[in-house]
Amino acid sequence: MIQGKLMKELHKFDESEEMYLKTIAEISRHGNLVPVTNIAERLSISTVSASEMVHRLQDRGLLEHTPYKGVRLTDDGMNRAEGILRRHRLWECFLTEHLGLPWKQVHDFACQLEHVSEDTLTDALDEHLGFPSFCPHGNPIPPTQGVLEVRETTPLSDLGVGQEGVVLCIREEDGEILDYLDARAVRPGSRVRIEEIAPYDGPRSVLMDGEQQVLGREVAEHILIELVHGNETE
Amino acid sequence: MIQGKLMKELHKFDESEEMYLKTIAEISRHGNLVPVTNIAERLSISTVSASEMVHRLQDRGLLEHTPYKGVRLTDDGMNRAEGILRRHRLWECFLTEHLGLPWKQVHDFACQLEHVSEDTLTDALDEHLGFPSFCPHGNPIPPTQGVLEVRETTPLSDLGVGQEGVVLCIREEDGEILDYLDARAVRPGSRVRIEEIAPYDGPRSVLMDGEQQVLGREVAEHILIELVHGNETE
DNA sequence: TCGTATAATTAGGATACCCTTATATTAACT
DNA sequence: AGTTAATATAAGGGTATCCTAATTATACGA
Ligand SMILES: [Mn+2]
Ligand SMILES: [Mn+2]
Ligand SMILES: [Mn+2]
Ligand SMILES: [Mn+2]
Repeated sequence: MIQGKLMKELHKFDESEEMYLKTIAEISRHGNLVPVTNIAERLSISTVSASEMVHRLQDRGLLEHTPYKGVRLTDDGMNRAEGILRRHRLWECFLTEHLGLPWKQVHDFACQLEHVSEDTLTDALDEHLGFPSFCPHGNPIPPTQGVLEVRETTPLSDLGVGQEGVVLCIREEDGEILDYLDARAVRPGSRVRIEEIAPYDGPRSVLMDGEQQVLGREVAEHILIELVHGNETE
Repeated sequence: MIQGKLMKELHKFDESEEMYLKTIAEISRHGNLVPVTNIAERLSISTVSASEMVHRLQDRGLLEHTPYKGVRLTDDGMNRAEGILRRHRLWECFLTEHLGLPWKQVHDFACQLEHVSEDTLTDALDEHLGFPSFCPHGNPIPPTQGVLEVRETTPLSDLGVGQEGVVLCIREEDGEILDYLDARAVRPGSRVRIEEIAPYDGPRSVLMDGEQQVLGREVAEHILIELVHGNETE
């Protein structure tokens, strides 16, 4: 029983746990159930392992699993998850603004740092950064207390031809997609207009900050937009 | 065999390994053999476990173990260790100068951050800090390439009554001792003078930056001094 | 209602660390 | 040379996380 304590202190072992919680929070949209399969997929882990872990997390009171339906974070779980997202996004701000690193690295590094940032450190960092509200990818930084700002957004994939908007954020960040989008000028603040949608709900041709870009539907789902003026041409 | 790769990526598991290497490097004085017992002690780990790990590290070519004598890092091992010390001390600079955290926290946080800092990140941090040469505790920051600056130092415990000097650094840092010394104005740059040494090589009464302090011999061994003028009263 | 695709579980392993309690070895001092 | 204290090994366990392959259970659309 003593081993547990020492192990815990030496290699603070909740990294796995934290990644599960964060992932679930990121995937879940307004309180929907998250299928265990999705979790496994995003963590590149077998569904068996994910399932095991889900049980453990349930035992620890961090989530509730409805078999064949999915998983929902408890209040405890959600708090933990928001803490992690907070650290992740604060680090991203630091890495971007102060160290000048590129998006993909910023995200990947933050994904490691998020697991080794106690509150004192996180708060000091927050202050040092001037209490930012959003990460470089436009996602809101959960405050120590209080509720996350909610903004009205539409996935780019839902826009019709002719519709215009401004990129607010990229959701469900991961190294891959960030890199890809960064190279295509898709950033918070970019002005976008749908020029054409290929048949079968296919790739979108868009004008992104004046430049012509083509984005697949899947990718477009991760780009959240604030509509500009409701000029629905189609 | 696939598991290994995934595990490695998910929870970069060399924290233990890194702590061993760093610890060995810190303890060892100019290439001396480091007893396995000392390693175990500093890591708060059983000697059996330390011994096991030493074997593993030997197999990985990071050190050489001479039974009943001790351990010495190979060139590879030393490089790894210096990399870790570099990250540790750079983070310490950041946490001190930019976040204004106190010594103990600075050290403890750095001990976690040191394990999640790839080269790109470390180098960017280094640049951001203006390429500092020493950590807040006065220890040299290993450069990416080249050799560590070596300075002529004497442990405070070796000074006689009447001798004076300036604190250069505190070696074998750990949270405990740093906290203790910080509270007693023992910092790099502090002017010190031995006023009295209790019988049996006991506690020293010293004038530290003008203030009277008492420091046990054990603690004094960790305070490295640059002698000022060789006025050996005793 | 029935079948099938999806989700969950069972079974059997692997790895990296860590522990305690013996039991050898050896260095070193008398 | 002999004894002893320090070191090293052996033996038997434990935990958390992950894997594959095979086997159930269930939801849901036809
Ligand atoms: Mn992470
Ligand atoms: Mn982000
Ligand atoms: Mn450490
Ligand atoms: Mn230091």
